[in-house]
Amino acid sequence: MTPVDHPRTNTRAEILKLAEGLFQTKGYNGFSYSDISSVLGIKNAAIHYHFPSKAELGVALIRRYRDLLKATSGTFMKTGENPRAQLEGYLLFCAKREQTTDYICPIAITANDYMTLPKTMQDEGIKLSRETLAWLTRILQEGREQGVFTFDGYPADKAILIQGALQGAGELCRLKNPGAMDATTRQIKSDLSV
Amino acid sequence: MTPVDHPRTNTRAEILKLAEGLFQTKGYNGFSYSDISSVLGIKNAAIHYHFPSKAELGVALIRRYRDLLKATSGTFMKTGENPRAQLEGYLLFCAKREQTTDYICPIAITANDYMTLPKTMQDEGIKLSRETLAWLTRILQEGREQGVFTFDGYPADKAILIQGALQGAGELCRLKNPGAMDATTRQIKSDLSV
DNA sequence: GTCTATAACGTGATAGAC
DNA sequence: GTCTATCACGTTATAGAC
Repeated sequence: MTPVDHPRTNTRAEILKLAEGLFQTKGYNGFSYSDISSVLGIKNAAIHYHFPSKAELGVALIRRYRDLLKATSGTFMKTGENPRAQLEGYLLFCAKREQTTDYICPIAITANDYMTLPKTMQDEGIKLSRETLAWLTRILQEGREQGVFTFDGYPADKAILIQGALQGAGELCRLKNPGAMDATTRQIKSDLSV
Repeated sequence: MTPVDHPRTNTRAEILKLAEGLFQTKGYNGFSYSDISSVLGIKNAAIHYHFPSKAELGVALIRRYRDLLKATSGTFMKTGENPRAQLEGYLLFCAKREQTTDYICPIAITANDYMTLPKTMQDEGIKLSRETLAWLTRILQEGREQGVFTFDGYPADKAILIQGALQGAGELCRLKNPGAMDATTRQIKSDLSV
């Protein structure tokens, strides 16, 4: 990786990258501009040039994750693919994220901090959760119609259960249940007779 | 309820009650001593007499919830009772909490804030999650042995899935999925053939 | 266009008044 | 024993230097 370069060139991207890690490990109220500027070797307030307010940085972070999910679903979570492969792709995506970075799902982060967030971030978090649930619901419905998943009840309910469980699993991992994510993905698949 | 009384008598209890709501809605980093003192009509620093540091207040808050769960399991979640009644008791406990207060599960709160918490609070959160998972695992195992629950795999995995899903459901409710908690409890029961 | 010096405020915590 | 005045620090944000 390139260290600090003079004159600085891609400061904005470096800020976003650092902030992403801070946001997903410590939450919106758990990090400050200083945490970023000190690492980058610039002054605290230089960040305000690229992101005039912390709220704008926060919105960019959630949108970044939305884009990542969208890009990811363009590959192994591709529409029209086998629903089973798509679901497994998402489960693997979540598990890998958790295992390699100890990051928590941005949906969970946003929800937990919700009451203290600026409205622009709240709305971005709502969009993220709706998109994810809509995608999951569709996969589950199609999968059941095609006979690759087995479950009772509404696909929308099952989607909420699965998405919530994935969020919760990341949280339980934090609390020294290191196998929580594996346990959850295993049980999700078992409960779908996959 | 009694308003502010002079001379103040049960300040400590009032602090705890207020802090509980603040903690479970805004997280550990989302509230300050001022949020409490202003409501109680005392000075910010008066709280430091009852709770010398915010960390001690935080530990008291998690312990308080642990005690609540313990007391609750002494009634409708009683050991030796029908596992089905016990599980339904816990599901109802979670649903009611969410619906009446919009509080998020302290396990989720603690996990999300984990990286920024003092060690004493981290350890308290770990105990809380372990107790809860141990209880759930036992209920599920006994219930399956007695033939009231139907599921494949390890009871410990199923416990993690259910607990995580309940945490996640509270979070999804925050993000304007108002039916998430009902959907989750419905699907949990359906997936246990209850 | 990019960043630094500085401000204005809120935080958790201490020392000491009653 | 209970609480108030005050502190030292970290926060986000602005004004203006280069």
